[in-house]
Amino acid sequence: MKNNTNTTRSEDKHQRIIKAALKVFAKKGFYNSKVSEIAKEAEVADGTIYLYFKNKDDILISVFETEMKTMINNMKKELGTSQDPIEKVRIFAFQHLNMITENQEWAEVAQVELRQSTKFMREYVKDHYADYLNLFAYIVREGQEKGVFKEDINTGIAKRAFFGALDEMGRYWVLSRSKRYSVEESAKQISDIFIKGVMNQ
Amino acid sequence: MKNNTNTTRSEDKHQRIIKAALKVFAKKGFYNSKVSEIAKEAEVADGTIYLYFKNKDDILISVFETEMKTMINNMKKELGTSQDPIEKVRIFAFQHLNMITENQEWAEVAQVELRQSTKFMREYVKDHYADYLNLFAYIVREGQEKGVFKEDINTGIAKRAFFGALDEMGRYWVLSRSKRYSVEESAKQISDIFIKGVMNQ
Amino acid sequence: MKNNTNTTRSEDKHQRIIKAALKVFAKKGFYNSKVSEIAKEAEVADGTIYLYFKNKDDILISVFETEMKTMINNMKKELGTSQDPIEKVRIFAFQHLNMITENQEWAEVAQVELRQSTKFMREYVKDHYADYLNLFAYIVREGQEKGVFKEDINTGIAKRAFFGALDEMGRYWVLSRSKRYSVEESAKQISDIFIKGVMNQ
Amino acid sequence: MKNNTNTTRSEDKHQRIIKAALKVFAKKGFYNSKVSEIAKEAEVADGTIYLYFKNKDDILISVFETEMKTMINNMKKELGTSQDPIEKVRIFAFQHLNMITENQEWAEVAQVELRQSTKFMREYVKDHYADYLNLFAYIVREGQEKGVFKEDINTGIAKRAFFGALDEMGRYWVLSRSKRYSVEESAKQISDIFIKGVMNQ
DNA sequence: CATGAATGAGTCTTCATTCAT
DNA sequence: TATGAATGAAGACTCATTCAT
Repeated sequence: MKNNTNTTRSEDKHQRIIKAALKVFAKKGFYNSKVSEIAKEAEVADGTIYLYFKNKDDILISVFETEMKTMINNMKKELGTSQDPIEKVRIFAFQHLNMITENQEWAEVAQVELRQSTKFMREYVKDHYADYLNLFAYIVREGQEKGVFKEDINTGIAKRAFFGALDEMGRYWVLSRSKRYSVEESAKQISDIFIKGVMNQ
Repeated sequence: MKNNTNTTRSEDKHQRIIKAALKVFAKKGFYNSKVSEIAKEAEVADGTIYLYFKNKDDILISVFETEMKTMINNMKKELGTSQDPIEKVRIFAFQHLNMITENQEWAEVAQVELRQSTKFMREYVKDHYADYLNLFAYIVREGQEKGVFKEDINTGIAKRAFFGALDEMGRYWVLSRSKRYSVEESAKQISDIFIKGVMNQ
Repeated sequence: MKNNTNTTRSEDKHQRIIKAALKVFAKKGFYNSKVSEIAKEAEVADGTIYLYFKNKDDILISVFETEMKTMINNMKKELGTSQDPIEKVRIFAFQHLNMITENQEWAEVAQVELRQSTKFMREYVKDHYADYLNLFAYIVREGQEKGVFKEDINTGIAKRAFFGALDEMGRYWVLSRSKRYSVEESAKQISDIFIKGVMNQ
Repeated sequence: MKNNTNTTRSEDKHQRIIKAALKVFAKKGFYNSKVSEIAKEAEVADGTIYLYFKNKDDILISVFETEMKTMINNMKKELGTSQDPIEKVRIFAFQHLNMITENQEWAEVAQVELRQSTKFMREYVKDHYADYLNLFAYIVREGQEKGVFKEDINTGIAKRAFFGALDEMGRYWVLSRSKRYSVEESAKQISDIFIKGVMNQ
């Protein structure tokens, strides 16, 4: 009766396929991944994929939405631990970079695959990214309201700039497979520059 | 004399194909572009492509190298107009964003296609990007040497952060096709934050 | 008592599937019909189909045999109402054309699907069609014996010719979905021509 | 310079594929024929098929149109040899049955495949068949105008009846692979019945 | 150098059939 | 008997690349 783990077969497979797809996409890239590879990785038959997903694109979309939700929820939770805008900036930076290094597969896919998506994919990507970026926009606005951040900072630009700064570090780690610059140091430098850059005085 | 136009026929076609490829890649994406489409756009026969390029990947590499060289040269020229590190930061920001909006096709390809490149492509991309990023690293180091920028700024992180901040704006314009936030304003905001963020005092 | 309705559950389902299959085949054609569609139409599970039929071909065969038996029985009953060969020719014509227009679904399948049957299907089709055609051959022979039809009429040819003449009208109705030429008029014209054509003098 | 035979490569292949398709369709049926089988039979690569035909359906349509045109032209030529409606009826019967036995492959396809065609195929089939059937309708009308055939014969019904009568014989030969009833005898019986059936007096 | 017809390997997707429950 | 999730074989079609002219 402890049916907490009573996920149906279906949910199991759905998750298994998404997980397998993430792995395969990260390794080979979307266009070079075969559906049959994903099936093999998920230990299901090729046809089974199509019981859970409309087509190959749909798998990518699902991977994206699943991971993006986790990302947003985790970030919200972390940001909830502080009331200080300055502290929140540091948390955002660390959390984002940390996520990238801890979930290399997703980072790889997010950095690489989602950006070359076809037109209709863009819609999915855009909206979820917007949600994520706005978590940071709120911090900036909050800082402005509290009078710690300069009024003339445009949040629309600032959120993209800060996110871009972090993300480029992630891209560096992902693409070069380098381990130079620790998460801690990178997060500190970037948030320090930003905070000093936007603070009143 | 008149040697300006003394490019051989071959060079003509080579360029024509690269130009056509840039256009097609920008519109459809690398994997959804057909070699025959590029050939048509370049007004050559399909087979002719293979007299100038080893394969489809090779076309993308050539497009990349051609555009990247132009990008680097233009940036160098612009940066040469000033001696002041602070001014140079502003120039870099404006020049990069301006390039993105003025060469939409290339921006589209750079933002999107190059990042989903296969393993061997990464090498090409990495090296050229490094050259470009280092143009900015020099500025930071120069600023530190002149004592205007803080010593504890890590140039390896700073160059990526600044470039990433700019590039994310470009990605926004490319992906969302939005025209919000002018080049001037975006460049000013981002360089202002950065400059204030890294300056001594 | 009340044994009329004493069909077992099984027989119910068997019939339900055949009926559903007829409907689906008529609408989509055999090769474009999915077993799952038939199951849905019959309101049974996909797997249930295979408790009653060996495979998809077997369903078509069953549909065919079921309908063909009905067709033959009905025709026999109608022909039994007369002793006159000439009258029987008219009855056959009217009854056949009437059946086609009243059982459009079956007509569609009979006209179209059964003729593209695979080798082994042909056997089933051939034998049952032979039974049906022979109902007409009897009429002709009877007419010859009674001296009203010419002796030199080859019944093997005549039965096919007459049936073909009628059937082509049916095909026209089915394929063109036209309503031109009423059943009555068509039956009259075709039987008139045939009767005059085969009568002594 | 005797370039009569100077058909281009293309025309050669186009014809070769059609011929091969006719053979394969006749043997296996449309749905059981693989494009690769047709390619093999035509001695071209699979992909080559798609240089000449949009898809598998398109091959069937082309086969149909090619053969149907030949059929109509041949029939016209034969009918042109006589001025007598009665004689023309006999010619039509003989020519049609003869065609069926001489071009078994086409007969097989025409009898079987074309009738199970999908909706859009029906259009093609209907129009060409109409042309063919009308060749016979003209004969009947001509007979009526000359006063040899009864005025009250409906040509719309008569043409279908006569064609259907002949075609059913063809179907018999095709489906049963029987050789009973010669072309001559069948043609004679069927046209005799019809002529006697529709003649004035 | 240039052409473009021909190639054929490669992959997504469908769907009849099975089988554990 | 009944279910329907799972299977996996099969095939139409695409498109990068070649090569005879």
